[in-house]
Amino acid sequence: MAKTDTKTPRERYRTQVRAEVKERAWEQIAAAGASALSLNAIAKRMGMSGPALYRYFAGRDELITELIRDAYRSLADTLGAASAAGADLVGLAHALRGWALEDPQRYFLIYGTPVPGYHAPQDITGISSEIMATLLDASTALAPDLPATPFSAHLEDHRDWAGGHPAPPAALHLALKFWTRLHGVLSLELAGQFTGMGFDPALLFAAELDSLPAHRT
Amino acid sequence: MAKTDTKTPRERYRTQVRAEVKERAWEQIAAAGASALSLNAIAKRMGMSGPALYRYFAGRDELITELIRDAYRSLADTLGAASAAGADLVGLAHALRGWALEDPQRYFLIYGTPVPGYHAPQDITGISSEIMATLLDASTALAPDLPATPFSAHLEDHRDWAGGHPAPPAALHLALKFWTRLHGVLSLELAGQFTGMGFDPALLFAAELDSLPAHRT
DNA sequence: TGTACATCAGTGAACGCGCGTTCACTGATGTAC
DNA sequence: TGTACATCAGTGAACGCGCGTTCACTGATGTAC
Repeated sequence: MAKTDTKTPRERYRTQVRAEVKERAWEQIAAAGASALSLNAIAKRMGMSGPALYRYFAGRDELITELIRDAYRSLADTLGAASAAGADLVGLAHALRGWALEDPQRYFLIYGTPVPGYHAPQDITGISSEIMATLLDASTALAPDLPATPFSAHLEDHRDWAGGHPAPPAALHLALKFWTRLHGVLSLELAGQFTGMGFDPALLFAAELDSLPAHRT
Repeated sequence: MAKTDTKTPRERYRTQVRAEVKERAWEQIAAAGASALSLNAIAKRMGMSGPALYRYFAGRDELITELIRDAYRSLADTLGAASAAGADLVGLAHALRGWALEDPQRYFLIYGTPVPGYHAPQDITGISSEIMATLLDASTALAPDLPATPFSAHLEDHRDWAGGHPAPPAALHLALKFWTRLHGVLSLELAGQFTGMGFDPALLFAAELDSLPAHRT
């Protein structure tokens, strides 16, 4: 009915090249950090000239924004898939850790040191809420057993960030604890702060996971 | 007796200029992140030409290394002073938070996203151990009451990082929890991840502090 | 099926920029007699 | 106190580099009749 329900060869080619640009970009970020990302260097690695990339991206900023978006999307999908497969909070935690270890710099692109000027575009906030919703679902599933805490009382009055999610206050607190505690261990591990200390970071991660009250009782 | 026990005017001047260079460097880092630090820009702000700075620093790398060293030194001194003033773990936590809020980018220079290539010089490891020792002291003071945990058993066999500190295993675990949990909340807060969420980050920080078992009983 | 035209990928030259760093030099400050 | 010399801070020009980005152009691919 529509003229072309399927992609034309040119469209196919475009998306293919865009994908390769991003791949090379991730390689470069993994090798030298996000601040070292350069369009010209990517083009050179692809065997083409710098200006050619402007057919595919409006500029360096658009590429970076897209990479950030993809990173969020990937994490949201990973957690979403785990959740759909029946994972509880513990399962989500391991999915998160696996995802982070897969590409530390990708993790840091989302949760690492912010660039003072930069502000993420609107639609990324949406993916972020999606991730939070997955966390809140899993937290709520464990929360009924949990007693209220002083902080959860505060959260009851400040729950806008939950975006209307019907999680009880203790679950809100639990989701935040999940986020901050696992990020604490993970980010230090990925940053190499535990290197040479001797203990097993995986066990520390597991211990923090155990510490989440929901898993204690 | 010695020719000059006190500094000569030239030496005084040198250290003064070095200090100003660092000040401007911190301003620049605060404004645009550590990766944007430029010797030429610093020189311009000081009203002198770029090459002049090579009288004071061997190059950009040396300056950055020195800034990192100073950041560690500053944190170690802050925690050391709190400890000397009788602060317990809770006191140290507030000292840490205060120090971090004072200059978020300084915090991130130490604990933020690592640059894939960079390795800190030896003497910084020393300051790092000093910080850890302060933490272990305060943890040990609270630890006797603490039961052993599965992870503390693991730590008993991997305690080299404690540098011979006589902390009991539970205290080792407590010190690590202190580090990772507070870093988890702090780094997300400083990165602006809580912005717009509505709750008070200080209360979340306090809640995490309460969660450290030593403070529970 | 074949021709005329439009679309679009990619090139190479060019612009302006700021970077780190080196080098020969000037001029002021300190030191030795 | 004064002169001769050494030390050192800072300058300005220069080098080579890579960056993001614009622009006019070539050549291949797709589209319309």
